Amino acid sequence: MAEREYEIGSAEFQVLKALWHKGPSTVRDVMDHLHDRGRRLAYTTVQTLLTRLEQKGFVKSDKSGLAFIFKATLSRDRVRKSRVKKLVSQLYDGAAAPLVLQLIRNERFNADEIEELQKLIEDLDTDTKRSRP
Amino acid sequence: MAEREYEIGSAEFQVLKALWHKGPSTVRDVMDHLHDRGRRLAYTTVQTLLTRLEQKGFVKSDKSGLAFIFKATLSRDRVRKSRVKKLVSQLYDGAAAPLVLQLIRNERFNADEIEELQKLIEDLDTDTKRSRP
DNA sequence: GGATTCCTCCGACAACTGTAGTAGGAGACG
DNA sequence: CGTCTCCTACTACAGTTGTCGGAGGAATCC
Repeated sequence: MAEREYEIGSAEFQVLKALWHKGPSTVRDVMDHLHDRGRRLAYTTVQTLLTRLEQKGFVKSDKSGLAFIFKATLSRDRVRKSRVKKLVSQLYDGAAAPLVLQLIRNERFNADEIEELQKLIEDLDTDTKRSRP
Repeated sequence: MAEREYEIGSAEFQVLKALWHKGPSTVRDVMDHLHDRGRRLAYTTVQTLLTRLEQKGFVKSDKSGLAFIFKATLSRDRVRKSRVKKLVSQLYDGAAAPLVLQLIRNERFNADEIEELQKLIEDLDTDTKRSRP
């Protein structure tokens, strides 16, 4: 009943990201992918990580062919949202604005991104004004 | 010589935040602060956490009076920056813009914040235009 | 059909984390 | 002075995480 408390270790997380990248994969697929990114892990290590992720409910496995196929049940988007929320609550006292400001000050954006941002901000502004005429 | 690889456990992190809040503090100060926020830990637990943070170099202690005074050597700002950077690189392929967009879409801002944002965005825009006339 | 190659299952183990108890010293207090 | 209180030092211990090796079954290859 209680909301699943999720904790993903950093090695486990890399495996999860591999699944996001490659889609449903075997242990070997994941291992190869990690090797390609310079992450050298033993086959059984990857297997263990996948198994643990499955125990935690973040991955499902399914044996149709020779080897198990693992698939993420937790989407990148969900993780993004929850990580951002956690970050904001832990380091910004729950207020997103300072984080946004920090990002805008410290990061570089290209013209398209800026335009997109402007549009969004304008909408925000309009909404605000409309709700207190 | 190598850059310190920092990993702070979640209980340790709460202790560090207590130090940010209260400034240099004794074990007891930190414990009381945590108790106030509903985090009930034994005195010695807090002590252990502070000691570990010190071993990792995130905290300095100094015995002038009766009890040790602990002080964070790692600022909230540094942690903010490094966490944000990690978040962006791990979940947004290194591109900050999608994160900013997500934040603007999903979070609420008040009028002042919006104004502040607008100013910043306008400046960004001007700079971009100026650099490609 | 035996050797080779993969895969899964288990077990292992060290480091790190969360959490706390005990021992013993030093001040404070009646 | 004896007792209470608070502090530090040390030890402990279970759970989690990173990492992997070996045993044994199935598929493949010559």
